[in-house]
Amino acid sequence: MTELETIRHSCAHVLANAILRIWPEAQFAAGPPVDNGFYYDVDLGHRISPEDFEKIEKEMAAIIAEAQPFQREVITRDEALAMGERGELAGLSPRPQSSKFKLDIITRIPTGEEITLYRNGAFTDLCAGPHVADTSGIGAFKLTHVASAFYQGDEKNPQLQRIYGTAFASAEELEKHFALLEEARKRDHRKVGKELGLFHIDDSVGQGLILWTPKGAIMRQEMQNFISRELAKQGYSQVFTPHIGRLDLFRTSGHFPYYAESQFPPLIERDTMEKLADEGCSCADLGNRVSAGEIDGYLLKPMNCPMHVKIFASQPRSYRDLPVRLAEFGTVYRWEQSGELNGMTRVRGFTQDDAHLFVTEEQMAGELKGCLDLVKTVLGTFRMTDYRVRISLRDPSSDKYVGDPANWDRAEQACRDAAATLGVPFTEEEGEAAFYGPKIDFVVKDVLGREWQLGTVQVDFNLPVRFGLSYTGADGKAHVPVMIHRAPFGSLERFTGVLIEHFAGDFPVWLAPEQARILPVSEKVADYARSVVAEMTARGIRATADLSPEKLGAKIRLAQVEKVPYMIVIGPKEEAAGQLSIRSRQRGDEGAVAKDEFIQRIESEIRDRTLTV
RNA sequence: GCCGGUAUAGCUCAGCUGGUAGAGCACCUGAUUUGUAAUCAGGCGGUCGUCGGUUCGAAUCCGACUGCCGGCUCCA
Repeated sequence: MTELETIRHSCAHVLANAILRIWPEAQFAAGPPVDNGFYYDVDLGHRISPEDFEKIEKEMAAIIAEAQPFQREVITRDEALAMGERGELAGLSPRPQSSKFKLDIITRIPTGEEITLYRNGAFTDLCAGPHVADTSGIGAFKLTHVASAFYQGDEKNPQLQRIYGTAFASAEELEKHFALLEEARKRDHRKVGKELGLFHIDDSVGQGLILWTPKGAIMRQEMQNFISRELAKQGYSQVFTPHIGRLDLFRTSGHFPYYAESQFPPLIERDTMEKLADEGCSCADLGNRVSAGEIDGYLLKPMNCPMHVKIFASQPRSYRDLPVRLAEFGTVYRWEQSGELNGMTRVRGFTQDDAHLFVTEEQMAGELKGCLDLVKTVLGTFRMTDYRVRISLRDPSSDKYVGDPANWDRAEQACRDAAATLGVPFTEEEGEAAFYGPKIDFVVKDVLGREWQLGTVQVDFNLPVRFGLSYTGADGKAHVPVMIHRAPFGSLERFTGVLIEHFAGDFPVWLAPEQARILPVSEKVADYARSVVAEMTARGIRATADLSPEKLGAKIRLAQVEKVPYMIVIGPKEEAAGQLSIRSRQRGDEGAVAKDEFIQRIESEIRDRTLTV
């Protein structure tokens, strides 16, 4: 535990202590430190609400002021159980009710492991520690919110109230933390996306379904163009496939019905439905017969892979054709739980910048590296440099994985080797691989400190076998190709959401929906303004003119708020000299330059995808 | 899906203990012709999320539903 985590965990004890002073019957489960603070799970008849925080914090402050020393005590399992029965664990004294969660926790401690208590003042808790020397070691704290959580994280267990708080060594650090949270709130993609008119979610269209408005659509198109160009450089072929496919296709791939609960329900043909209705087939019956494969229908595709597999299989392949790299901006639909939906980052319909590579085993290592390079290039272009790489490997002791163990070893080693060439830290996590192969994920940190899994590269031994794919080798025999799935953005929706927060809506010129706005100081130069817009538009620059009767100050303010990267002030002086007065949104007034000089400059910034500082 | 919170004009929000709605911005109109972050005046705009209940009377109290927010669970 780090020093900060020790402070926070100690603060969790103080929280429990304070709650007991107010509600002596409270039962506590676990109170660990977490990323931005700590929590303690409590079972209590009274519903704790933020209005109670002041009262609780007052008790906590009193406990901290008392500088109660934390005392560690090793006890036997029997002693621990006896104390739990008397309700003394996470209590201030013996109580009529036993410490039920603590008793359960004791049963989970492996035999032979030391059982320890920590006491401060009247409060005793079953705890492995460590803690600060005394409660005054908690410099500054604040309760933040209350939520509910299942005991042990299991849906079948009772729900507890989870009280969240945070603590720091000093008040200054606490303030800094809240200032950062405030900044994060300002950048929230749901707020900024609405303000800038980038996307819209409409209840009558459906939860988790994104409507890309004209401005957002420009950004998406720019991102697609960017990726398309990178794909062309790396020898990919782009394809288009439909949004639905026959159930049998997804039965073969294994997606249906294995993942049925996270898919939109199947579409059954009208004739079939009518026939079944005549037979008096019930809904439950229908569901069963669809699952059993007796009835065919169509499925909104939850993945693009089977479609790409069919393109690969549509003609005979020789080893000379490999690798075959098929790319598509493919829209997929998944039934995410309603409580999981969140703006653009967690949705029910999304477009992956997907591709599938069909390669020989010898090509796998090189192709994996190529995929990682692509992801790295993409993230670098957006200066998203705060990321880590996670390699998910199989659990060698489990038999749930498909494919030859020797192939797995090779694939896992290829993942490691490829990741090592990136020059960023990577972790290996055993047992996290998909059943069909190992994968490499890029986990990017956003301004809130939340981690987002964006880019992903996965090796797949399974689908080629399920679909009976083959190519003719140099030996004239049929061989099974290896598939690589990869998506540098993950999904355009999620990536856009993260980008909005990353740039706080202040996008680089190449991505900005409106790149330049001409601000005439009066109507006298309206014609000049129109001609500048026409010239820039003709050269592929997204420019508009603000011809409203507002004063210049108001026009500038509006353009600043709407995050237009360049404001171009023109008046009689500029018109006479054929100049433009440039105001950068980020750098302010830059003075007058020749019209063509500015146009060339903005053109090169767009072409080079320059990131404004 | 579960727990809690929440829903008032296009947006941000006010409306105390029940007496049929208000501000700023946006929008429209007019005046102003403006030089680097808000010109002035007037106007339009809401069956207070939906349905039901309590009441002489509901934005306000109660219930259900829906959306959203914070978590939990989940993310092939």
